[in-house]
This record gives sequence, C-alpha cells and structure tokens, in this order.
Amino acid sequence: MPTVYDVARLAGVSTATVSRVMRGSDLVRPVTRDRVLAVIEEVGFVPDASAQGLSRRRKEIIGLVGLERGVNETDIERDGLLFVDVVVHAVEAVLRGTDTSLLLSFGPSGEQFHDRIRALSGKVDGLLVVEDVLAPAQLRALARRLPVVAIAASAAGAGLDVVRVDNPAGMRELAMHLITGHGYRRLGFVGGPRDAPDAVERLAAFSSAVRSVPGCTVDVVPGGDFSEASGRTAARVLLGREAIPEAVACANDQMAIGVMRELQRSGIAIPGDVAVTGFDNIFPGRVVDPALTTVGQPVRELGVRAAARLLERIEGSTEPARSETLPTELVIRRSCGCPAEAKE
Amino acid sequence: MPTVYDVARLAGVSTATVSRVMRGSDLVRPVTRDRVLAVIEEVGFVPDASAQGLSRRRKEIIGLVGLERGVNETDIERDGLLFVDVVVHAVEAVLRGTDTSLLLSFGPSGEQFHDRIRALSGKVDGLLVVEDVLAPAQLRALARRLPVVAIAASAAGAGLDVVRVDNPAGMRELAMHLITGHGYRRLGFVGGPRDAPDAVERLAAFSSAVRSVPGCTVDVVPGGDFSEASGRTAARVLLGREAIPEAVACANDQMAIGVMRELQRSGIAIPGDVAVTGFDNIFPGRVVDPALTTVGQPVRELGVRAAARLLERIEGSTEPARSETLPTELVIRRSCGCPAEAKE
DNA sequence: AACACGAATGTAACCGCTTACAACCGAGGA
DNA sequence: TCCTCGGTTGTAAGCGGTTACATTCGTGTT
Repeated sequence: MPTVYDVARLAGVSTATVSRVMRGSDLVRPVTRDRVLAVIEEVGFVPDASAQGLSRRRKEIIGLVGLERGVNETDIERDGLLFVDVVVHAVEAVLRGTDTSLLLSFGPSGEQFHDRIRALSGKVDGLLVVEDVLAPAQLRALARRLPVVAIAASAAGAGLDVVRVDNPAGMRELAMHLITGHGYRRLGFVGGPRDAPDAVERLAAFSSAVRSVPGCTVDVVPGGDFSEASGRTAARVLLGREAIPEAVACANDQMAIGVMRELQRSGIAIPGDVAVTGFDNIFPGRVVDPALTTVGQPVRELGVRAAARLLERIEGSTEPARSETLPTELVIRRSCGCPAEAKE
Repeated sequence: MPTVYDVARLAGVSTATVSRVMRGSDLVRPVTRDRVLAVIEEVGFVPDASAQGLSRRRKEIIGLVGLERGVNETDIERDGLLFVDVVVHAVEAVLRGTDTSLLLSFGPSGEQFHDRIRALSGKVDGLLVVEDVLAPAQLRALARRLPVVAIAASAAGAGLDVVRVDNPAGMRELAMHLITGHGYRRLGFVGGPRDAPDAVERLAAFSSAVRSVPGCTVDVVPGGDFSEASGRTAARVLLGREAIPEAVACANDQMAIGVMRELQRSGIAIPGDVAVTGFDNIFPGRVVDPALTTVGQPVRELGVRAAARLLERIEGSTEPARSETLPTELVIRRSCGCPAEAKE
C-alpha cells in the first residue's frame, strides 16, 4: 500500500507537498501539482483514513445507532421498510454532499449494546441516536464526549438536540376524524412496544382525545411489538371482548394490517363493521384491501434534519440544544369508512 | 478527551500497561488491572479509533456500497424494504458478534460515486459491493487494494469473491409452474433495469424457459425501474397490445403489484383473466389481493454469507476466490391462479 | 548470599498524515 | 548590486495508540 512517502519520493517532492495536493491547497505550483497527481494516479495512492483522522482530529464519519426490532430473521425480510431504514437512507443522502461517511449499528437496547455504542463512539465524530436505545443518563454521558442528535427520542430537555415528529397532534387529528367525521363513539386502540416513545405518545394522545369527547370510550389493547403478527394477536383479543369497537386505531401500520386481516378472517367487514386505522403511512398500507387510513410522518425529513444538525454541531456550532418537532399528515383512505379516493 | 497518557498518569502506570489492560492482555497483575480500569471508568476513557487503526493496521470497519435506486424521495418512503436494506441488516447482525462496524454508502453508479468509493476504501478494512455499482475494471482495481466481496453482482470470474442467488433456476421453476401447472401458453414478462444484473438474468431465464416449450410465446415489456409505478406503466403497454398474455411474470414484486393494480383498474380479473407473478417475496406481496405468487430469495442469507466471507478475507484467508450461489424458493399464492393456500 | 528465571512493567520507536514554521527562490525596488 | 517580499517547498514535530525489547522485581536455588 503506497503512502505519502512513496508518492513524495516518486514525485521528487516532500510529503508536505503531497499532502497539500491531496487536500487541494492552492499554494502549490500547477506544474508541481500535476506531477504529484500523476504519481498518485499511477501508484493508486489512497490516504489512510486512520492516519488522517489522527492528525486532523476529524474522522469524517458519523454513527447512527438504532434498535433492531425484527429479532426473528424472517420478520425483517417480510416487513416493510423500517423506520430506521428510511432514516438511514435520508442521512446517507445528506452525507453524499460531504465527505463524511455513515457508520451503522443496530441492536436491542441493553447493557451489552451500550458497550458497543461506547466503543463505537471512538470511531466517529458525532452520533445519531434513533429512538430510545439508551437510558437518558447514558445518552447524556455520550453527549458529553461528542455531538449527539436524538431522533424520535422521548428524552426531552436532556440538554441535547432532538428531532421528532408531532405524534400527539397527528393522533388527535385522526381521532377527531373518526369521531367527528364518522360519528364513531366506541373506539379501540392497539398499542405498541412500551419502550418505543412514539408508541407511548400515540396511545396517550388517542386516549385523551377520545375521552375529551363526551360519550366516547376507548378500549385499549396494549403491548404489541409493531409487527403484523402482534396486530393479529390484538385482533383476537378484541374478538374476545363483549363488543368490538366501531373503530380501531393502531400504533402503527403493520399492526393495523394484521388487525384488519385477522378481523376479515372472522368475517368482519372493514370498514363496514369495524373501521381500522394505522400510523406511519408505509407502502403496504396502500395496497391492502381496503387501503389503510393512516397518519403520515415525514420520516425522511426527520433524518435529513437530524443529519444536518449533527454536521453543524461537528463543525462547532455552539448554539444551545434545540428540539425540533415536525408535523404529521392525515392520510385518508378507505379503511376508516371514507369513500374510495378518486386520485391514485 | 482523555488519552492513554492521562489514564497512565492517573493510575501510576505506563501507557503500555494501560494498552494491555484495554486489550485484555493477561500479563497484567489483577491489582494493577483493577486500578487502571477504575481510572478508565472514572475519566470515561474511550480509545481513539484513528490512533488504534494507525498503529494496529486494522480499522475494524468494513464498508458496504450499493445503489440508491429511489431517487425520488417519496419512493423510498413508500416502497418496501429494499434489497440492500435487508442485506445491511443481515451484515450488521453478523458484525454484532465482532467488534467490527459497518460503514455505508449508497449512490447511483457513475464516476462521481466511484471517487466516493475510492475515498471510502481508505476508511475500511474490506468492502461489500452490492449489485453492479462499479464497472468490472474498477471492481478489480478495488479488490487489489483490499478484500472485496461482491453480492448479487454479475461480474463473475473477476478473481474476487461473489455471493449470489440462482435467479435463472428460480425463474425457470416459476415459468414451468405457469406453463405446466396452469397450462398457460401466451406468456408476458415485465423487465427491470438494464443495469441490474438480477433483472437481466431473470428476463433471460424466463424467456429461454418459455421458448423451450413448443407452442409457448413470450411478450417482453422491457426496462422498468423496479418501482410500482413502472409496473403500472408496463401494464398500460400490455393493454395496448392486440392480445394480453394469459400470464405476466415480472422482474420483481413491486412491479408485479403495479401491474396487478393497473390491470384490475381496467376491469381485468386476476388471476381469472390474467395471472401475474413477481420475484423477491417482499411483505406487500402477501397482503395485496390476490396474494402474489413469487420467487423468494434468501436475501438475508446472502448478506450473512458475504459478511462472513469478507471477515475471513480480512483475517488473512488466502484461499482462491470463490463464487457461491444460493437457491431460490418458489412461493405459490393466488395471483398465478392457484387456489388460496390453506395455511397462513 | 549470590544467582537464575519468569512475571510484570516501563521505554521508546513506529504507524501515515498534517501543518506550523523555517528555508529558499526569483523578481522588483532602492 | 543588495535587499525585500510574496510565493513555493521542505523539515520535523506532533496526533494517540501499540508493541518489541529492555528493565525491574520477587522468588526459589544452590
């Protein structure tokens, strides 16, 4: 593997000059630059990032850590594009305009993963933390060593940057659509993982919205794991109830699809007998029958903002930590009881 | 940021000892080790990966480069879990057992991306290349500087390790099912991107399988881009033909879904009037109506094998380059005309 | 008591690149 | 002709770990 020394020798210059050429400094005579570039091309020199990182105190790498939800191997293959994947693509797109790269690490939250993240922190200039992978204290400790931006995390006010989605507003809007728009009174809710802040927020917002309307009740089935299978399970729980709610909102789309299919299997018409709604607006929701009414999140935007913010921090921005909240969008399709949309 | 020097001073030992403790060497007296560990814990020391990388000649990072297909932002949000995402998760899972991390980079193939990859090669110990991001010559050049394992790449015999799926066999099996199992004679095929080796192979295999049966014909609509939208477009092309094929196979599931939906919009019954099949076995294919018959790929396994192979290479394995081909699996559901499956 | 030897620890060179600072060069000015 | 000065290029000191090799220490031998 050729080094700057090799290039310098072959080009008849010093390593300083080679370095200047590599970094595009303008105080190198064109003729010298060309000679050096020719040698670089010839020997296929690529600077060693470790050496660069050591000397520049900048690794040009940021990390992204998130939860690995699909423990079951096949789950991952089958389920739709995961939240974290969309974020990854978005971040990567932002990074494409820089020469920073993205380092990834997924895992279940827990002590072991914490150690992994800690080791990882030595490899990066900054960190994006998706959802609640870390306990608040650990997050804070991390944030003390390097720039950290949290995405969709609950840890507010922890003195670090957070970019999130306005789950409560979206859920409220959906609840009002079901109640005011369709006149449902007996609502149901299928909850998500307790360790997913989003899931918790959605449940809370839906419940309080429903309860704020006199005469409305909400039957909560807690603790799904965001998978289609857990939606089916929840549906069976619902079927065991004395009366099935007129409308069932779910903490995410995957579970909503599971709920719909299981109810349909039992001969229940959707949305005729029971309306079902989701949250996330994933692709499968558009192709199921009936098409799923849901709340769309600007997931990609979340990643873009977070990445941009992190890069600023790494550049040395010293403005106080900020929490940014992005709006959701109600996506009305057929599963709530609305007529087929004309478009599409 | 504390360094080994700080830790050494505070613990009253030399940097060598600190390093030995960090690396778990057994020639440190327990009492010394504990003292050092205490200091490490106290000051929150995390070794700088650049310095480690420089001195150990090992970065403990591998890279993965792949195509970014969804140029349109919303495409990414809507489409199912992308091939490359599944691979990423699989690789990451393998890495979880090591202390190597995964560096990611997506991009359109092209000169600019090549430069990015080249720079990236300075940051990693090895590289996973998904699909044909690079021209064979570039791939070869890369492979000369560091270990490279190609995934689902067409570049065979390039003297580097390749892990791929047996597309032809899968497609052949599917074609035979349509022809022999259902008796279709006039087949159609909706092709994928010309730069996707998988798409090309699938088309070729399907065509030749169909043509090998006397009396069978195949009507090819080329050049989709693997998106649902391009499936719709292809369907419209098909509708413009004099006669619509009895069965239409598509280069992937997304397009198959688009084809189905567009045909259905025109009042064509599936599979009654036209059978439609896909390739990939993504989640949405299970929830559309009718459920999609398709060919499943062991995508995750692909990633696992490739990652394992790359780690071996990095460890110094010097066995000759090998090409590994994994089998596909025919997934029969309703869109081909088979009765509803009992299970599920 | 002197010695040998293995275990534990310290010393310092080195990994490859960047950059502050020094040195040098040639042209224009005194 | 000598000096000054901007533009180029070279020298060498880090950056923060790792590790070969040297050193020291404690213990059992003779």
